[in-house]
Order: sequence, then structure tokens, then C-alpha cells
Amino acid sequence: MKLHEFTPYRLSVLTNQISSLIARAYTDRFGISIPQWRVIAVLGEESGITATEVVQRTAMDKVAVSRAVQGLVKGGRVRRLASQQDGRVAKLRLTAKGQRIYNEITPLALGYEDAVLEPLTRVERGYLDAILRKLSQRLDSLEAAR
Amino acid sequence: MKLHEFTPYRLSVLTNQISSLIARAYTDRFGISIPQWRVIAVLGEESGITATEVVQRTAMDKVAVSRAVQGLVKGGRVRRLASQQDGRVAKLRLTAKGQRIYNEITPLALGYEDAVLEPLTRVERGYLDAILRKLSQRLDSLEAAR
DNA sequence: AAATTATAGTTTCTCATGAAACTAATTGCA
DNA sequence: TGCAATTAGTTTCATGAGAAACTATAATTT
Repeated sequence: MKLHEFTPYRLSVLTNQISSLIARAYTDRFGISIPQWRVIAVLGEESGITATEVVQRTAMDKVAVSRAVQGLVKGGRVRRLASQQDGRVAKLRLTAKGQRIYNEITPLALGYEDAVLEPLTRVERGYLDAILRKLSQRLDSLEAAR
Repeated sequence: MKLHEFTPYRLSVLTNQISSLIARAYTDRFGISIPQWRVIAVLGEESGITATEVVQRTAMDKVAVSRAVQGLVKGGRVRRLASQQDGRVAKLRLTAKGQRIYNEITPLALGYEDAVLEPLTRVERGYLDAILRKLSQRLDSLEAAR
């Protein structure tokens, strides 16, 4: 049993390295956390969705979404709009300020992705995509089976 | 910008899924955390090393190692031996109980690895290994450059 | 040898996170 | 209709993690 050959361990170390690299950039330049960035990203893709829909699209915990949205609302980056039909839910939209962050942060994020993937060949990138797709599906079914 | 196509995001979600699957198994069956398991794993590979050497071999934070070791000592799984030559350091060894956990947990861990990687072909596994190797190196150099 | 600097490891403080409990509103059903 | 069961979202509570400060020892400099 060699820890450094154990795939879950290798994945974990690598992912933490990538996440903290990117998290630092987000907090330094925009003062937002990764959960907040994820919320902005999905609202930038699709506006007017509810917190529950954000949960479904991001695999985030609902508590995490709740807190991220709270912070974004406080910072004037997201607006909450009470739904007419259902008193429990609120539709979420980026404010102009939120939209501006989305516009600025997107190329930054893609730049980091490029920087990280830089050493991979085109073929390796294709495999990476296929592998991630298969493993995600696999984990979903392992979780479902639990 | 599609979040679900963003590689760092995909890696992060996948890794968290794998980690919590495995963490649950460790805590349920052995009452140890992932940091504690990592310490056990390196001590199982190489006995008598110091906490600092554990830090170097695991990419863990030294605070995390300190706490993990504390818990393991308290649980009678690890023994601390003051060094003769250097009053600051302690050599760490698995106790018989710790060794037993190592022996039992290793096949369990490898079983999880197999279960997770099951949908990948032999070729994909080879690529995964190469990709992880390259990306880890890449992240090390991105961190060094910071 | 005394004073400075470096190293091993721990403690403290602050913040993030997830599970469970909770509130408020809605839906389903007797 | 009215009561039970769901659902959306928040709050509380218990952990866990990292940064910085701290203690004790060792190495280096003068």
C-alpha cells in the first residue's frame, strides 16, 4: 500500500492544490469565495432560478448555497425576488455589479483552467474529459446504491 | 462559461464524492478520520519517521499531522518515541493495534479504489496515471512560482 | 560562550462546513 | 375542510482546517 500511488489520495491532493490556487485569485481580486463564485456562475448561465435549482446544478449543499447567496445579497451582487406563486421560494438574479463580476471572472477562470491543463496533450485532454465523465457517473451510482 | 464543463469544478465535485465515500467507511468501521488514515498509511510503509517527515510524505499541513497523531496516540494506535539525538523530535510507530488497523484498512482502501475505477478501461487507467502525474507536477510549479 | 537564528511541534484564534433541527409555506389526502 | 406530510430555505451546533503566534530545543554566528 503506497499512499502516493493511491488514486483517491492523488486526486485529493491535486484537487486541493487547484482549488486553493483559484480560491486565492477569487478572494484577492473580487472578494468572493468559491461557493459564491459557483452561484454567480450558474446565475450567469441561467438567471431567475431558485436556490434549490442552484443546489441541483452545482452539487453544492443547500446550507452552502444559502450562505453563499446571503453573502452575495449583502454585497449587492445578487437580488432576491419573492415568487408570486410560491411564498417559500425566491428567484435569484445577478445585479449589474454581479453581472460585471461574472463577465470579469469568467476569462480569469478559463485562464486558470488553461494554465493548469497546459502540460497535457490534446489526446490526454480528451481522455481526461472521458475519464471525468465516467467517474462522475460511477460515483453517482455508488452513492445511489449506498 | 458552463460550470459543469469547467475542469476544476468537475474535479472538485468528483474528489469530494470519492473522499466522503471513503471517509464514511473509515469512520464507520475503524473510527478514524482521513488525516489519521494518511498518517497510519505512511507509518505502515515506513516506521519510525518523525511528524515532519509525515508532513513531507503526505502534503498535509503540520497542524493537521499534529492533531491526527494526537488522536492516534490517544486511541493507542501510534506510539511516540522521544529521539535521543534531538530533543525536539519524536519518532512515530504504529502500535500492534495500529498495525492491525493498517493491515485491515489497506485492502478496504484498495477495494474502494477498484470500485471507483471500475468503469475505466486499461488504456484509460494508464492515461489517468499519466495525467495525474503531469498535473501534480504542474501544480507544484505553479505554486512555486507564486 | 553568548546571542541570534532556525527548526519541531503545539496551541490559539478565526472561519468554513455539514448534519440536524427548525420555520414557514404548500401540497396531498381522509 | 382540515390535518398530515413535503418542500424551501435558515439557524444552530459540533467539527475540522489553516494562519499565526508560541514553546522548546538545536544550530549558527560572532
